[in-house]
Order: sequence, then structure tokens, then C-alpha cells
Amino acid sequence: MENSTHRKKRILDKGMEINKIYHQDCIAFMKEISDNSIDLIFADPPYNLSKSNFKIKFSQMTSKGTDLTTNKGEWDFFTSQEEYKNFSEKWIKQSFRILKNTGSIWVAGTYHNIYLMGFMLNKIGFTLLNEILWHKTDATPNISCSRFVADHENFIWARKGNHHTFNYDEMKKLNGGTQMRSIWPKGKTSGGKKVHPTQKPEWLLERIIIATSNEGEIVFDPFMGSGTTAVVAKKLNRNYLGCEIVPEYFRIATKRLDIVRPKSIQLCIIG
Amino acid sequence: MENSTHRKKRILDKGMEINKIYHQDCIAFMKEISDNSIDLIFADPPYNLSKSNFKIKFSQMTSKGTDLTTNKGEWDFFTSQEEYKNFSEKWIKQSFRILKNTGSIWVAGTYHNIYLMGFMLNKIGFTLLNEILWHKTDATPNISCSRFVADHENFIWARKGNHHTFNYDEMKKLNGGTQMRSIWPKGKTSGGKKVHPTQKPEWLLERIIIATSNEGEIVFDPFMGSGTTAVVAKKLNRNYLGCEIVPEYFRIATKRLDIVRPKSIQLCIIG
DNA sequence: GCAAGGCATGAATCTACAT
DNA sequence: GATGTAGATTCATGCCTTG
Repeated sequence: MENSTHRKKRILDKGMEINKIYHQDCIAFMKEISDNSIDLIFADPPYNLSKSNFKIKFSQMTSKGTDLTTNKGEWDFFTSQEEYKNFSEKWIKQSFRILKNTGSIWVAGTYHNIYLMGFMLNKIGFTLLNEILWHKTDATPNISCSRFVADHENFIWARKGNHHTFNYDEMKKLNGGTQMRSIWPKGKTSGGKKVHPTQKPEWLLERIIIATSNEGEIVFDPFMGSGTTAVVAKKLNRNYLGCEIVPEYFRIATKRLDIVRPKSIQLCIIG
Repeated sequence: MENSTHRKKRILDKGMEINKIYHQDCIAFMKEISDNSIDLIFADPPYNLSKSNFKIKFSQMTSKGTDLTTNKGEWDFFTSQEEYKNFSEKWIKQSFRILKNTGSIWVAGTYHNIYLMGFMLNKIGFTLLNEILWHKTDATPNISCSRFVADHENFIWARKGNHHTFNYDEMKKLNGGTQMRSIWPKGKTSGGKKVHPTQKPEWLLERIIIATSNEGEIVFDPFMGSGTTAVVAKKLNRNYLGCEIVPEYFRIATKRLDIVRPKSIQLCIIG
């Protein structure tokens, strides 16, 4: 086993600090991260849902909140399916490289993009461990009445090497004494009002981080959004690292992180 | 709209009868079906789960029942991931060709294969409509205690052209007056004791066939197994067509079909 | 008839060791 | 090392039997 000091040194090889978030494009950022240095990645990539050519302004999107359009903002525009595929392959390849051999990755999606995500994860060398479903009991009804109401979101959990972390007992305890299953009903903590259109609730990240990482390990989020992953990681005494390209979300994430205190104090930032 | 006589004629172009099942390999069989002739396809393909090189005999498999191995039978063996990919591409391409422009397809799977299925459906030109999840409350616990209990199976619903059938009101009625959602809890009719290791319950096929086809249309299953799709289609007054490569399953399917009576009598077999 | 208890069932996966 | 394989391990649910 690699000791903690050694791991942090390697992260610093390229001058990067942990327990800090960065205002940067994810692929450029990931290229700066050393090989085999991250324990857990949580990625909630753009879903490539925004089909319209009318690019609504970021300010509109944040002020409107839920507006029943599929335009999620400029960050969710790709000019073609091919471009989206290339982009996905790039960041998943980087994820594979920066993960430790014992590390694992979570990728969020819906039926619009999750099959491509699973296909790419497999192609790049990950071993899929589970598909988890967030059962959204408060899903938007289907307006056209021509399909079923999509009331779930998918999460693929996959590992890089031949071993992975799974805190079985903690999950069993959280699930009232029986094994935690793949369909997750609504949890309790939400983390407050949504400020990002695809923001995940805190209970979901809590469960993911507790299940598949240990205290003191490094959790990285390449698509931070409003920073839920980093906030929860910090609360749960993990080291965090993240990047976000949209200035407004980056500011929100910074603010949210400022007011979070870990369960116990740990020296994390090196340098 | 194409009339019924015309449609049946086209099926017969190559000498094939509907409301009959065939003991044949799916790809060879599908090649004999005319273009644009099928209304609905339900496909429960091999999941490529049988990893061991020790190929247990079919007789062993059926007589033993549960033996805690992942060997589902010779039909689930592929020598490589590449071979499985090629096989999948072939039957999905055939499915696209034989479906009417208004037709749709359902593909079953688990996280082992469902991402490849979704990827291929998209690649071949299908438009995905929904991902439906069968929530299995009696799922096998995780023996190794190293993952979450997989308590769901996935079904992708996709259409060939720009229109599809969705019997909204019947689904709403079946769901107690509210819109049918994407996570399906256990239904009532089972169809009796399982004779195929991956047999689907009848309520599931009932829901699928009622939702996405109309009476008198043609429902095709390229991986019939013990024949649940054909049995339910017949009960629901649809025309059925199916093939199965394993002799024992084909015999079982034939027997099951013999004792089924449609809701009302319809002249189906031509010739 | 109902409750309690036993038993059969279930679309695997990990570790250790041999080649 | 890499690849392959034998052997060990698990527990929630539903149904059936018994009291």
C-alpha cells in the first residue's frame, strides 16, 4: 500500500493542490493530474440533451430555474453526436489514467447518454460493478402522453483494476440492516435549493462517497457544477479536488465549500 | 395506413407464416422476413454472462435448476467480447430492416450488456424512447458482499421511424389512473414456474405488448426461449412470430402456445 | 383462518493457486 | 507477469408446511 504522504507528493508533481477547486475546462485540467493518484471520481457530464440551436444565455437559465426546456446552458451544446462521443472518450480516458489501480469511478446519466457512457467505460478498460438508479418520485410528468414518465437517473459504478473499495457494513447499516440495493429511493438531506439544473442531492453523493471511498482518500469531480461532490467529500473527511468551467457555478461552489466543516480536522492542503 | 391483408402478404413473400414459431437461429431466420413487415419486436438476447470455459451440458442445466453458477447454457457463450458485439450488431440491423416505419423494439438486459445494446440501437438508427426498469423485489443477494444487490433489469424501448404506438390510456388505467412510470414494480400474473433460466414473467410482456402494439398487429421475438412473448401476444389478440435455437425450449414454447386461446378468435394463419 | 417457521430459489463474483 | 480456472462464499424473498 502506498502511504498518504507519497500519494500527495505525486499529486503535487505538477504543482496541483488538493482540497482546492479550479476554474478550468475538465480535460485541460485532468491532463495536469499525475497518473494513479485519485481514489474516486464522480462525474456528472453534460447529457447532450440540448438539441435546440437557440442557445439561451447562462443568466436566463439560472434565473428561470426549471423551465421545461432542454437547454441546460452553453456547456451542454455539442455540434454533433460525433463531437459528443469524442469528448466523452477523452475525459473517460483521462479518468482511467489518473485513477489509482484500486480506484473507481461513478458516471451519471439518463437514457440519452448513459449507453454511450457505459460503452466507453468498457472500451477504455473499466470493469463495470453496478448500475445504480436514483428513483425520482417527484419526476416531471410526461406532457406529450406518448411515452412513459422517466422517473429515474442512472449511475454507472466501475473500477480501474482488479480490486475496489466497498464499505459493505456501512451501506447495510444505512439500509436498515439489509444489503443496499441498486434502486435508491429518495434520501433525506437535499443540500438546499437547486442552483444548477442537474444538481444532485447531497444524500446521493453521501451514499456514493461513503460506499466507495475511505476517509483521507482523494475524491475528484471533473464536472463540479455547484460543487456538491466537493462539499460532501469535505464533510465526510475525504480530500477533494474538482474543476468547473462556468464562472457562476465555480463562484457558487467556492462559497458553498467555504462554509463546510469536515467531521474532524485533518491537514490536507500541502505546500 | 397499410391494410392487414397487404401486410400479411408481404410476410408471406418468402413463404413465412405468422402465428407460428420456428426452431431456427435468429439471424438466419430474420433474413427470411420481408422488409417493413413487423409491428413490434421484443428481444431478450443472451447477456454474455457465461464466462467460464467449462460448458455445462444443457441437460445438466435444466435438471439442476439453481446451482449458483453463471452458466446459462451454450446459447450464452461467446468466445470474445468482439464476437458478442458483432452478433449484437447483426440481429439489431435485421430488426431495423424488418420493422415497419411505425414499429418499435424492446431490448432486455442488465448492466453486463445493456450499454452495448443501447449503443448499437442508436448506431443502427433507432430513436430511443424510454428505459424501463423491472424492479425485482426478490433479487438474489450479493454473495460476495462487495457490491450493491442488482435488483433490476433494464429494457430499452426504441422506434424505427418518426412515429410510434403508445396506448397511453390503457397504461394509465393499468397504473391506477396515474401516468405509467419508468420503474415497474412487480405485477400479478407470472405465467407459472420458470422453465428457462432467464424467463420473463407474463405481466411484464402483457404491459409491453398492450402499451406499444395494437390488436391484429404482428409481434416478433427473435430469442423466444420458452415462448412467453408469443403466449402473451396470442392471449392479447396480436399475431405472433418467433424463433428459438435450443430444441428443448422450442418444444416447451410449442406446448405452451397450444393451450393458449386468444381473447377473441381471429383468422391469422395464411396459406 | 392465521401466524410462525422452514426451505427452496435466485441473469455471480472473489480469492488462491496452477499453468 | 499474465491468463485461466477451481472452489468458496451469501442473504432477502416468497411460498409452503406446520402448529
